[in-house]
Amino acid sequence: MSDTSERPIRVRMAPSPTGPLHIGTARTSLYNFLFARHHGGTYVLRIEDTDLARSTVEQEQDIIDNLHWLGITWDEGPQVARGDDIGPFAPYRQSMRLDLYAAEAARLLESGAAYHCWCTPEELDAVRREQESKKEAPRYNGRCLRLTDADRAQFEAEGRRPAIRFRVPPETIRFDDLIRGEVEFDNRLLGDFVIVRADGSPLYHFVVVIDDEKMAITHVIRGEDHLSNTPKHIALIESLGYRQPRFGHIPLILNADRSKMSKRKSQTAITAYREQGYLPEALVNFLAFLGWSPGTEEEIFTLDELGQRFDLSHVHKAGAVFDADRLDYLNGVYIRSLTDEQLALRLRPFLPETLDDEGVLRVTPLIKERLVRLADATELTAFLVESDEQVAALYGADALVPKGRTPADAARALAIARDVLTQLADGDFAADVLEGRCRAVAEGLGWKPGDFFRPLRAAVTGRSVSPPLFGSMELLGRDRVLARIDAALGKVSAEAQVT
RNA sequence: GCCCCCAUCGUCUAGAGGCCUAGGACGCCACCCUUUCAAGGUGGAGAUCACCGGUUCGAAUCCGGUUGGGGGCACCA
Repeated sequence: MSDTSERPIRVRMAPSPTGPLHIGTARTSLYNFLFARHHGGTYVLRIEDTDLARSTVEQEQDIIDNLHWLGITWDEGPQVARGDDIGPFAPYRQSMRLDLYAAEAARLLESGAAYHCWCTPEELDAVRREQESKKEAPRYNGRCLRLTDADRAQFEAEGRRPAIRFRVPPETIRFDDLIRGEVEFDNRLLGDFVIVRADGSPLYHFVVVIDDEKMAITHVIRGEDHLSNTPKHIALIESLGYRQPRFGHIPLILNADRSKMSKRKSQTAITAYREQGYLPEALVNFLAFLGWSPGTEEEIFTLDELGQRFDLSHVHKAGAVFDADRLDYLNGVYIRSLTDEQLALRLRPFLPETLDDEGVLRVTPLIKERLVRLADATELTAFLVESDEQVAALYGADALVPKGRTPADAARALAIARDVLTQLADGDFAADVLEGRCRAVAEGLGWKPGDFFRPLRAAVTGRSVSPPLFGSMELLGRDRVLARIDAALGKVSAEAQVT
């Protein structure tokens, strides 16, 4: 039945621009991409924009941009939204292939495999509700199949436009799924479904089958949510006289409650992850392992390595919960694996423009180990761009007083630190020198270093948690550090007066 | 309701009849390192392999059933 063995391997991803690139679509795209890479096949991108009402160019652009961002590239298909399509089967946008679908619909009509249906949405709705109330399967009752010529003439006269329904052959469909093995389905349970709307636009189940044939797709790798739709597609393939591709249904990505991952319960837009500073390498690595593993205990892979290792036989059957904690961990791993120069480049968009490139490169090593997402850099480096007044407003006098000490003690400590730092030459205002001097101050005071560093950190950064203190001070520069210590001194002195 | 698919630590997974008194990773806990937070190191808790029956000398692995979960049944894709 299927003749894929002799045909060169061709797979496709078929996103619908009815929303931004979805995590699930990205993962399905990745699996197709890896499959093509692994077998030296051709990878096609086809835009499924038959739902004109919900499709937009912006969303198409989002899909293309983010696929590129992930490193997923295709051999055929649109390279940019509304741009020129590349490949022998162009165009690759369904909205530009309408004549083809119309011709195939006409063929089906002519052979009697499809028929016109004049039922209105309201009528269909009424039938469906009645079936549901009687606990019957909600499917088309075949009314328009039994119409007389007079009935048809009557509808025409009323100005009603017919949709086209596929007459589902009463047969049992069997196919050998690449991932699930033998699957059997009785198509008698199916109602005749609409393949062309009353307005003449074709529907998904119809166009997907036509395009997969015309684009010579040999392997259809898609989400498990399409498993139950496959018998429809096979019936259509047979009626149209097409070659049957191999089907492989990959497990779904799930919300924490194990339902199909949705916008409602999870963050599903790739753009959102990108904006938060997830690295495409991390996302790809993470997504690849949602439903697949190389069969070993290795778990960090580049896209190229995944292409070498990926095979359908190791794809799981059960759905996989999207574990954000694990993604965070992987993102950290990838961030830390970058050189400072590489990281600085990626950090640039997440840091204020007032920080110059030199500044970005200098903070990078200070925050590298602390980043889960690139966007975390904003908060981690805020103390650098905030004014001395803003920093001072972030903490109270109590943050300057170590346990067991009085505000007066704290004031004395800060005053000493101020003097010591003032004496430092500009060239000596460096992390290691600063640390040495500050330790000496603590020692002279008879304080534990930590008890002295804590207030100093509050004064300098306004926070109890910050990048390494002395590196931060070096970056800030002597003048600003001294100004902040002065502000702290004012605060704690006022406190000392009160008490 | 009907049909289809699925089932190993909380999560992602290793496992393809004896290598499994079930391995790794994330998360969690403890300790170490340490100027905070991280990162790193070490150790720990955590799965009677959903349940019941069968096949077999032997089953997490094969078969059947049960239960549970998910998906599909649109003039959405």
